[in-house]
Amino acid sequence: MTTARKPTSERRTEIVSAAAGIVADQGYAAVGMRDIADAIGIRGASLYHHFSSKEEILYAICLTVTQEPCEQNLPLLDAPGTPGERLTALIRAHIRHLLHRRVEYMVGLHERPALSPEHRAEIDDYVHHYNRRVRDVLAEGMRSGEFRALDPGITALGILDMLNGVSGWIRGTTCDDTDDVVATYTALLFTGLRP
Amino acid sequence: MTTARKPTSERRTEIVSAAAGIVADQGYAAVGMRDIADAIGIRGASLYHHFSSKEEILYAICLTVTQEPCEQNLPLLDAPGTPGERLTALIRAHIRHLLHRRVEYMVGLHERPALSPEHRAEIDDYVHHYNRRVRDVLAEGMRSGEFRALDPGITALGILDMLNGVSGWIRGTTCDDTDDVVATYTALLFTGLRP
DNA sequence: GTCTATATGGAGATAGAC
DNA sequence: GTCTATCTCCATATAGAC
Repeated sequence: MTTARKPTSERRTEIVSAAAGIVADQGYAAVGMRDIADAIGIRGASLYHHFSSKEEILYAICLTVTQEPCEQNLPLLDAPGTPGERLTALIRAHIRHLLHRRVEYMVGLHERPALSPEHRAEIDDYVHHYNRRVRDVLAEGMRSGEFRALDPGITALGILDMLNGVSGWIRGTTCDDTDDVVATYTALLFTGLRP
Repeated sequence: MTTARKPTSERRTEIVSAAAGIVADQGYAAVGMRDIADAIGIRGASLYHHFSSKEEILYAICLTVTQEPCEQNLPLLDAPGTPGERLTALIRAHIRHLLHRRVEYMVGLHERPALSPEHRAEIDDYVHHYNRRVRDVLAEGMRSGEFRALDPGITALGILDMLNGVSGWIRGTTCDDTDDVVATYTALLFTGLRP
């Protein structure tokens, strides 16, 4: 029986998942390469076979919560339907993706200052693009009269902060949890507190 | 002329403010005591005359964004008026306090894992108390029929995430900025997107 | 209240064997 | 692909003079 090994690609995924969990708990700078290595049962030095630095691991985490939503959720805004219908679809997809990658969101939302300037700029671009697309669908609905006239930029930021904040307090990630949050948030956002 | 000195209490405030600004930018663990000291023109060792550890500085920052809102904003929920009126007053006070202590909010919202277990528990208590009071006023309004029936716990968390998220993107802190955000958020929350 | 000097520990990262 | 061993640097915190 030879030494236990894993293929590189599989190990990369494993490292990113483990790192996301620990960093979400303790903060990026407080977590050492040794902590990440311990979590998956290898030595700290072995991590450098898969990532050239600690920051590259953080970058990978941030990509999954910025690039992925852009590619998977934003096409829903181009589908047929009114702005309200398309925004509803986006909200559900956003919450689903967020619950699927909960710890990665916690890290990606709060540890961006620790990225290198180049990576930081790329991640910020994804975030700004996502925000802009939400703002645009809001503005479209306001022009058509489906939505009331509000500041579309502030409204977009408020909605996204509300959605992303879920990563900070949700416990389970069952379908019931997802549905509860989506139902409450869409009712609140579209119809408001007043009956 | 003797050596330049400052009274302890004034220095403490100065240290906390400087630390909040730097930590909001770079993250708690990435900031050294020397960085904080440099920002106010003293040596790193001198900080230990005012705070016994780096964590004590973080604790002071967290208190200003948890204890202060509990003491200053929550009484508005006990004032005369309907739940809707009282919630409106709280939202405005919350945003005002947040813009007044913007960097402290950024730190207090994201760096709580770095606190000692005892301090962490105390800060979390303030947060939970604040959340509960918001949830209670929502539940009261739902019972009286002023608000529609939604999950009050999820609704409270969603509203507070939306409010606190402002610290992450607001630029200026003029009265106009405050009023814009308050007006948009109250319209969105109370009446919703649909006209 | 602030300083200089320093103790002590732990971090990220590398070299080279297996 | 993972290991052991190690380099180098910088962090928090302390001691004691001024």
